[in-house]
Amino acid sequence: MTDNSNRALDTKQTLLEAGAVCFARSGYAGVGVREICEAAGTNPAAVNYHFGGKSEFYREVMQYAFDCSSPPPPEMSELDDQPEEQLRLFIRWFVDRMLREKGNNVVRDLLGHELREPTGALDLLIDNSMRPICDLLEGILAALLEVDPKAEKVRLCTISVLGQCLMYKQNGPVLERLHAPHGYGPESIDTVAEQIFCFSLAGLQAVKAMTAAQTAEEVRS
Amino acid sequence: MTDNSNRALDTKQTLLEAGAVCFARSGYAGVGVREICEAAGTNPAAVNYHFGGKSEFYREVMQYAFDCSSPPPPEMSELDDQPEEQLRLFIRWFVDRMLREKGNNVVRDLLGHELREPTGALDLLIDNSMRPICDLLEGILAALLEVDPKAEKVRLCTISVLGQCLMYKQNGPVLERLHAPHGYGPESIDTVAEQIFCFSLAGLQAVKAMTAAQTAEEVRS
DNA sequence: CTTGCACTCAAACAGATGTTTGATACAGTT
DNA sequence: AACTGTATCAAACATCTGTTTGAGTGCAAG
Repeated sequence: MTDNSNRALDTKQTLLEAGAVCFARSGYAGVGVREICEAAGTNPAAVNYHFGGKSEFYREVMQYAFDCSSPPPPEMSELDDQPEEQLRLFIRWFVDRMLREKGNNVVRDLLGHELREPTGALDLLIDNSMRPICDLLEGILAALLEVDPKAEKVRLCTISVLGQCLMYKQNGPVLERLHAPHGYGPESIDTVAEQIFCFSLAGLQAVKAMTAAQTAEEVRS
Repeated sequence: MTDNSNRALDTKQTLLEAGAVCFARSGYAGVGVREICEAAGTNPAAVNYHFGGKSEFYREVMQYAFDCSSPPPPEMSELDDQPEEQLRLFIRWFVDRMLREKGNNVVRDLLGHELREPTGALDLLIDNSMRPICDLLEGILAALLEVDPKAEKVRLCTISVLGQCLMYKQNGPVLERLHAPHGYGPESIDTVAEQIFCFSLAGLQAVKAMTAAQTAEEVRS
C-alpha cells in the first residue's frame, strides 16, 4: 500500500504544481482541466479522482501554493529600538519579494486573479499570508509615528508604503510599456527599495508632524 | 433607413454597456456571449453580427468603456509656477477617480483583468488612457525635483505616487478585510488625498535632496 | 405594391468544457 | 495463486462554448 499511495501522492503533487502555474497564469475560468493535466502529464480524470472536481481542486491549489512559497519576513527582534532600520529591512524584503522572479510569484498572481474573480478563497489567503505582514509593518510604522498601532494614520501610511511596493508587480506590464525600454526586474531591487525607503521615511516624518500639528490645534481650540 | 440604423445603434450600445459590466465583473474568459446578450436583452447572434466575434467585441467594449468614463484631468495651465499645488490637484483628482463609485470603476476592473489575462487590448488602453495621465504627473514631478522629466528619479517617484493611489482600489477587497470594519469609500476621498499629498511631497523633497547629494558626491570623486 | 436593405431571431453547428464510466495495471494480503 | 483495493487510463458523457445559418421582420425607396 505504501508504494501505491506514493504514486498517488506523486500525481497529486504534480497536479497541484501544474495547477498553481496554470491558474496563476490564466485564472480559474481561463484554463481547462485538460490543459492542466497535460502540463502535469496525467489523465484528465485524475483531477476528479483525487480532488472531486475543478472547484475543489482550485481551492486546494490555493492552499498548497501559499503553504509552499512564503518566505518569512526578516528577523528584526534585535532592532526593537531602531524602527528606521526595521523599515529599511522590511521594504528591502518586500521589494525583493515583488521583483525577484521565483515561485512566490505564483501566490501573488493567484491572489491577483482572486481579487477580480472572487471564488471564496480570498479570505483564506488574507488570514494566512497578508495579515502577519501587515501587522509587522503597522508595528514598525506605529513606532516611527509614535502613535498607537491601531491609529488611522498608521493604516494610511501602511497603505502608502505597501502601495509603492505592490505597484511594481501588480502593474508590471503597464510600467514596462509606459516606461519602455526601461523595466523593473531583479536587478532593480536595490534601487527601488532605496527609493521607496527614502520616499517613505520622509513621508512618515511629514505625516507625524502633521498629526502633531493637528493635535496641537485640536487642543488649542 | 434612419429608424433602422437607430435600432442598430441602440442594440449596439446596449450590447457594449452590458459587455462592459459583464467583462469587468468576470473577465474575458469568465463570461459567455449568451450571458452578455441575455443581460442586454438581445440575441446571441447579435454580437457576431455587429462586431464579428467575441474577441473583436471585447476590444470594442474596452475602447467604449474607456471613452465614456474618463473625466479629464484638472486644468492646471494657470499653475505653471506652482508645482506643489499642481501635485495636490492631481492627487485629489486621481484619488477621487479611485474612490468615487461611478462608471469608471468598469474601466478599472477591465484593466485589472487585462493585467492578469492579457488579450492584446492592454496596449490600446495604455496609449489612450494611461500615457497622458502619466506624462502629466511626470511633468509635475520633474518640476518639483528640478530635473529632466525623463530622469529615472522621476519615473520612480511617479510610481511611488501612483502606487499609493492605486492601492486603494486595486486592493480594495483586501484592505476592507484587513482593516475591517474600516473601509475606504467616497467619504474618505479628502482624508486619503491629503495623506498621499503630504506623504509624497515630503518623499519627493527627500529624493530631491538624495539626488543632489549623490550628484555632489559624483562630482567630488 | 414591390423591391431592397439592414436588422433580429430561433435553431443548429462544430468544438471545447467538466465529469463519469468501465477496463486495466499494479502492490499488498491471504 | 487468487483476492482486494487503489490508481491510472482511454473513451464516452452531457453540457456549454462561440459561431453560422436561414427564415422572418420592419422600414425606406423605386
